[in-house]
Amino acid sequence: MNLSDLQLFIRIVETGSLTETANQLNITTAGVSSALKRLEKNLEVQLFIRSTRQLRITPQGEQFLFHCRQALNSLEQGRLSAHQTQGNVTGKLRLSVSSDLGRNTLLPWIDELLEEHPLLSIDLTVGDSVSDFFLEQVDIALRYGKPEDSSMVSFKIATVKRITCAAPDYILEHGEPITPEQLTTHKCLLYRRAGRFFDQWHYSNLTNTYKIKVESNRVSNDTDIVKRWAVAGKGIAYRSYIDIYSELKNGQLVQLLPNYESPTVELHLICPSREQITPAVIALRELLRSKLSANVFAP
Amino acid sequence: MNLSDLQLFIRIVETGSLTETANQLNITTAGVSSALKRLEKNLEVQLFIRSTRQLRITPQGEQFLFHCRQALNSLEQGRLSAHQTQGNVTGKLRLSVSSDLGRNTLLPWIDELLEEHPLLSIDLTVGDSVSDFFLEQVDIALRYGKPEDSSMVSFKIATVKRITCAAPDYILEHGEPITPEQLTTHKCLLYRRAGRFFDQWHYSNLTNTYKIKVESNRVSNDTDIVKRWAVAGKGIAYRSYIDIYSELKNGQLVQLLPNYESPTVELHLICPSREQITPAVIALRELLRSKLSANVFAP
DNA sequence: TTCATTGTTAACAAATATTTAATAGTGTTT
DNA sequence: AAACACTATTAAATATTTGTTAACAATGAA
Repeated sequence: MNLSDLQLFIRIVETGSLTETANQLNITTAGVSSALKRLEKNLEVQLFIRSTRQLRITPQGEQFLFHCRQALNSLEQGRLSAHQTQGNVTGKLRLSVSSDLGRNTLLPWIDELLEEHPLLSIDLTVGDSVSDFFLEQVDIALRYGKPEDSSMVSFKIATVKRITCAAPDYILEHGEPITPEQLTTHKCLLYRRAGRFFDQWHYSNLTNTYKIKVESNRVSNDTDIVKRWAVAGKGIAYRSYIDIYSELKNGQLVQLLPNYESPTVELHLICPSREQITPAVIALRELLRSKLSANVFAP
Repeated sequence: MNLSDLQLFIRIVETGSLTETANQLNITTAGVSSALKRLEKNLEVQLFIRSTRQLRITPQGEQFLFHCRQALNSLEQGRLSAHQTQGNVTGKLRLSVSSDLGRNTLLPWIDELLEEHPLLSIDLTVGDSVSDFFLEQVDIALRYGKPEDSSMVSFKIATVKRITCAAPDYILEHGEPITPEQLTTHKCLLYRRAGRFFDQWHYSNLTNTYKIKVESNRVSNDTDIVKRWAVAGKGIAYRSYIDIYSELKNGQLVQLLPNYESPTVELHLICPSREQITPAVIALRELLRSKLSANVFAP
């Protein structure tokens, strides 16, 4: 099947005449006739009832017309959006990220992005509340987990592990838990979002899976605060690897239960709609992907 | 641009390799390569970043991919629905029509339809309430006016005039109104739908337009009953031409105010969704159109 | 009936796509 | 580090598709 035949078909419907269509497209009537025949043969459907003096569309043709127009529309949209994507990275990018990711990991990367694209400006909303995304005027959000709302477009950036960790001082004072069950006797640092406490910590090794409900005397809805508590030796935290990467590296935090795996989470870049995927969004996505696929954050 | 190139593009994305794509489609790698180049040149967009050993899609390509898939989908849908439309007219057609149209004009036409298509059966819901359409299990409805709900698919069947009419006996007894204003002193027969009284009758001639609020001692929500009252000489009715065509012809009713035009109404065949446009629906639509374009009902 | 116009058909010319075969590049392996 | 194996590209040759020309058939209007 041929695209130009489809455009021709639509023209024929619009003009209601093969000759007129031929004139408009600067081809011969014979060409139009054979192209139409070709299309009909391919579809195995008669699109028009023709006499030598008039042309009228069949119900089948009418039916096809609708989808045909739709298809050509999509294609035009595709052409435009592909073009737009390769356009210049300019304007203001309003980005929402969780507090920890935003304040620490992301900041240097954003510097890089702005250096590379001098015409781009950033408006960064830092916060863990999901509602930010709807309430604040934001173009994209970087969040753990897929969006529940299927109307949104999301790009998977990376798959990251969760790490159980604490400050060396804390371990010296309270001892190191060797099995997940021992966590219940420790002070754990909890994150809360939308009123929900994340106090179920999951583990598995070759033989078993564990779902531990931990106890806590410190809870916050700010991931950065949870990390600061951990660094200050206030208890044990259960965070994604990206968030505590540098602290693990410089020794402020150490990993606990290294023989147990915790479920991974996916980091997603979420866009309210396909129209808002601007060149700037793509640039950010590519930057994040390159940074996070550099294997630094996937131990 | 070429459709097969689009399918090829999608294949390349899926396989992630030109060679593998070539194998699957039984063409040479060189062919795939040049086809891809052709597409990229046409779009003026680079779809893949290629090295001699690997292939990865560009953000632009990714962007285009979405719309490309969508377009090919539409086209496949078009092919299917065109095919389906030319299929056999079978099954049960559940049709809802206004009471008058259903009881009189439509009945012989439906006989014709069933005769022509022996495998078709009809389930006819007669009633003037719009809610029938939603409450009853109905495939299509024949109604005056366009549907407000834009999610529905509607086919315009005909444009019909409204006629003011009465029985000859009534005119003998009460006199014939010569101007629209004189209607206010007559007994008018009203139609009511969804609690709304249709007591505003509209007229125009070369110089003026008139909007007359008529008085009535007989109101019904059934259009057929309104017509029966008119035939029985109980008052003046304001109906669409189709509804009273036969009574005008055989003299049971006569047209009043022939020098004044009343606004036309469009008769629509309404379908809840595009999926329900079956061959039977198309057959009915074509029948109605042929019957109503026979100029019998557009004086 | 005649006439002008419209769509069709067949042979042909032009444009386009595909293959063949040779070439160059890159990630992997030894 | 060098050879290898596989991948994509390119150019010329070939095959296919598409459009043109020209003669023809059909139909609605005068």
